[in-house]
Amino acid sequence: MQDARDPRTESPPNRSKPRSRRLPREVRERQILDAAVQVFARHGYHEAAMDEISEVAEISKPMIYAYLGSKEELFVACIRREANRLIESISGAVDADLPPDEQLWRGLRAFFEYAQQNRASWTVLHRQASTQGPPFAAELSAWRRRALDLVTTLLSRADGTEEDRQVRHEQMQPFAAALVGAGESMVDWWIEHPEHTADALSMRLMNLVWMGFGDMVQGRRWKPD
Amino acid sequence: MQDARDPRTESPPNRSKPRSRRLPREVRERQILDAAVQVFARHGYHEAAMDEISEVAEISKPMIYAYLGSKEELFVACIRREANRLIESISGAVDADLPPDEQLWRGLRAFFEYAQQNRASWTVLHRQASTQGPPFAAELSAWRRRALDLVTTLLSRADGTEEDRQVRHEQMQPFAAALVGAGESMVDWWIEHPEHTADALSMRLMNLVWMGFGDMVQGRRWKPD
DNA sequence: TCCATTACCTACTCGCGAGTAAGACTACTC
DNA sequence: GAGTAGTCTTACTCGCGAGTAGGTAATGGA
Repeated sequence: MQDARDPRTESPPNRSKPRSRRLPREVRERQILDAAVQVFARHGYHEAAMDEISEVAEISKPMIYAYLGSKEELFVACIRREANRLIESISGAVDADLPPDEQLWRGLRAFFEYAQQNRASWTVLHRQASTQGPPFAAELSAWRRRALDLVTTLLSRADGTEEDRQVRHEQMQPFAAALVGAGESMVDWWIEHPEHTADALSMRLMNLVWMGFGDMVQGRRWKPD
Repeated sequence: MQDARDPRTESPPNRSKPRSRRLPREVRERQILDAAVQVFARHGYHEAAMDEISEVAEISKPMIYAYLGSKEELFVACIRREANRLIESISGAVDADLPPDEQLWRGLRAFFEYAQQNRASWTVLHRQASTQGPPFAAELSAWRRRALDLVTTLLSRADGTEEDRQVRHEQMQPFAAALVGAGESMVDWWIEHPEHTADALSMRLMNLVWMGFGDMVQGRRWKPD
């Protein structure tokens, strides 16, 4: 079944693809990861087709397998890279010498700004990653733990005394979880109300949480009945 | 290719399946939906195989298609049913004549209790449903809007005057989103720390949110610098 | 200039799972 | 007990998408 693809007989046809050719591996890997994050964010893990990723990355499918391995490994690589970027953004914005409320304020602002400027990245971390099964659970709980730890540490710096910091660190966990979740939901809400700024959002969350938090630290409690 | 399933020659073999047979449609539909919620919660929409659902429901696959339609329609039916159950649980626990803090307290407790007692249902609503594309977006945003509205209304009852309720209702939205998200995240945290009770969780969230909320209503604000 | 290496591609295979065809069994009604 | 309406099953088809076989072309060193 001799086909017509013999270079001598039909070589010069589609000069239509000036696809940048022969780039070093590093660059290609970045392109692939960028594309994968976009596509995973749009469709979720299972709906995302490797063919689409290869199109967006402007490279052919086997290259993806050669460089990043299976679809699963590719997804894990995405999560890992984006989680690092986000956590670095936040912890880079927080200066441990500042007063605690200022720290929290800056952390929140960095978070909202990241979510705004890296929508796809945030979607993958928030919506897509947490949905999938065991293969990604490890990666996910690792990143979630890091995020929670960042916030918990931040919160437990909020009040003076030093010695029982470890205990307080424990007690802070549910509050940290609540704060993180509140931020995540506000981002969802933000997407439908983009007229607000990152500053305004952070301010609102500070007002809601920090004030109540301050009350608690001072021993004021709400009780039923 | 005469096979061996001629009733006259090989009829009485596997009496091993006392699968309840010939039940009314209503009952079957409930079984199917129950099974589907379980399986969707475990694997997510795309990983869930209709074959597995049919096994769990103890019925054959074509029946699912006959009664509930395509996989997509089945998923929508699950979301709709479970969303109704949850919202009814919450609004059933809230009595509009109670003081606002008591209302919020009861609503939160009802929410945490529902999440605890209907883990699969909650997982489908929280994790799986929000992940998928356009087909479910309508259903999802409808249920999310209802939930947000419930909370927003509850919050905007918190402060006295009547006339500007509509305006306040608007302004409350991001706070309601934050509160809902905080609750969702606390449930996630709860799953890994099941030694706590629904009461304790609700109390913590009340303390965090209600106190700060009270401060805000009274005009106290947090400001940077 | 020839060889080795690495980047890169087209065109496949192959399994899995959504959806269906075709009919069997049961329980009513008259 | 014959007809009919609704329940229920086995055993398929068929497309989609993950992963691959096998080859081409550019680069760099001898």
